[in-house]
Amino acid sequence: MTDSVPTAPPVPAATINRLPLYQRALAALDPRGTVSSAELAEATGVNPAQVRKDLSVLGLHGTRGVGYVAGDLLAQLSEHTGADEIHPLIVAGMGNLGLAVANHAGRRSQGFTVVAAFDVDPKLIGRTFRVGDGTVTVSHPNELPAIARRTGAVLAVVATPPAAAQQVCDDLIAAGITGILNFSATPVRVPTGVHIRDVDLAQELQILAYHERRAHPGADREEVNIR
Amino acid sequence: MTDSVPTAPPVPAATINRLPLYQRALAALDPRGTVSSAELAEATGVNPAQVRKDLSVLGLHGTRGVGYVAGDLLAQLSEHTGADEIHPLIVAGMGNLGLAVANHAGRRSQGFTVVAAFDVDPKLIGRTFRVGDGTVTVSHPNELPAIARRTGAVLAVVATPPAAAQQVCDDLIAAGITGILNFSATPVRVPTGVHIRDVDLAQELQILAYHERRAHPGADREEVNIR
DNA sequence: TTGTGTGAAAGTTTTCACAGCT
DNA sequence: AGCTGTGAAAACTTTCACACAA
Repeated sequence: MTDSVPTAPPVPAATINRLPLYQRALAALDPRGTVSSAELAEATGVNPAQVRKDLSVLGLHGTRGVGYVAGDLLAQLSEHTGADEIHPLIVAGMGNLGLAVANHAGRRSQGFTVVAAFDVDPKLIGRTFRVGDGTVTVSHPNELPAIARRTGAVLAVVATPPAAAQQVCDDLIAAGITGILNFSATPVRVPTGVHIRDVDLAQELQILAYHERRAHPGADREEVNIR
Repeated sequence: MTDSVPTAPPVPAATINRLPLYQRALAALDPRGTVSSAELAEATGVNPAQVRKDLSVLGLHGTRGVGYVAGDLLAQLSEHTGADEIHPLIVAGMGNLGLAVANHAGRRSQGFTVVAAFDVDPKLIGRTFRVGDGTVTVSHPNELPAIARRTGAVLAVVATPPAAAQQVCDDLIAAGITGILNFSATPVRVPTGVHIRDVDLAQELQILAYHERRAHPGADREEVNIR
């Protein structure tokens, strides 16, 4: 299924996930100056050797004894990740969360612009929101195919209630979307070739809560009775 | 630094991160019925062997040839993760995103309740919002120490602008917070003993965008000139 | 027969440590 | 002297495969 192109990507998934971190750190630096892997590590919370390995895997090299040229490195990274372009983004579900995400991530400075928003709520359809550095008007989902085609968007944010998420994702995929950021608190099945990332706010908190319970076992009145 | 208690936790981090997944899947089932690891796997997108190993590591066992009793398993899992209690939650930064997160995750059914919200914006201070299944009134940050002490909260959500994030986290930690869910688009340094999880919406999108670029190299008008 | 429990293999990711440019 | 580039080791995670209990 993954053999459509001759060279399979040898870039480790873990590396890919860190690239945006490096980009942000680099963006805060003087493009003309140099950065060492140690400095990048400090700014991102990553191990210095990891930084060097990540960049090295992408074919991005620094100068021994000196470091990397911040501006050059950022440009090369951006080209790799696609951060050198503005990606059109569709938002499905314009409740509180959908709006916040649209507003937060849908800025050109981040590399994204919200080109369409959908919701089934009649009170929302037709309303125009300021999101990021532009505006969107909420459309009915039955306009999705036409709008998706017209805008050429391949990325979408799903912020619907859990019950609707699978259907919404299916519709998005049918309309040509191939990358979905899923905020509905439910895992969704997608066909091969479509990328999905689940972000579940409650889950993140639950993970934190777990650690707190470990760290402060007696904090609650329940007696800890590990035998 | 981690040797405060005799037995260091032998539960792999990867396992911990999956526990909320299992909990959600189990909650949707008849508590009296049985589930097989295969069914749990199907519902969560995890490999069946992984499911068994995860549960086994926690000392949670099923019956061979039958499976696990859904209700029992959920109860035991919940006790482990702390999902059997309602955790008080503080929200710092009540913009769009802070409000959405508060509203989304701050429900008792999820195991959390928002006990306080802070913002520096004078227009927000004093306002009362419906969040989750309750309400909060936004306070000025200088009330943080008192409120934190009174509520006993140890978990906080940070949804401030990046520039304020480090200071806000420092203040939260000084007030006794030991677990932070950080939505500000910047990494924050915390002392040992404090857990932090970074959720960066733009970063998630950028990771998706990376994959799209790999999958559909010619989609943009820019000529791909990999030498 | 069905589905758990788990050693052992395979794969992935992180970290170390040091040779080699500048 | 300083910092990259990278093999090799260590740590962690996933997956396999099969004995074994119900």
